[in-house]
Amino acid sequence: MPYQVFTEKAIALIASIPEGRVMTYGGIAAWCGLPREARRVARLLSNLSHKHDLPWHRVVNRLGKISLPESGGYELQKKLLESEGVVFDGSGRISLKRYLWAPDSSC
DNA sequence: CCACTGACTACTT
DNA sequence: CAAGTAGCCAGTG
Repeated sequence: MPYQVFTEKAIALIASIPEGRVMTYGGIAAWCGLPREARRVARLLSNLSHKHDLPWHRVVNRLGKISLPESGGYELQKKLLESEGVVFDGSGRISLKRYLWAPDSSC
């Protein structure tokens, strides 16, 4: 799968995440056929979130934690998720068991 | 072209 | 899933 195709798919997938749900970097990459490309998903968000109006805040790491540093938008993401009904525990973590989401249609 | 870096993950303590 | 280590891949200088 060409790089650009993956990029388009990943963007579409992220854009399709419903409110109150989250996905992991690796999960997005894997769903698009490239399980090792978690970092590429991260890079996409970093590069395109300001252009594509994507719900980047619905993407967290595999532990259900926000990967951004406090100086990089951590608080913003947390607020956005909380405003959608996502609850954080004492460690700034969310329950992937409850909030992790996967699309039902194929790619 | 080589080395470093990063919104990551998997495997071991 | 806490902390350390290694693998991955593309962007950057």
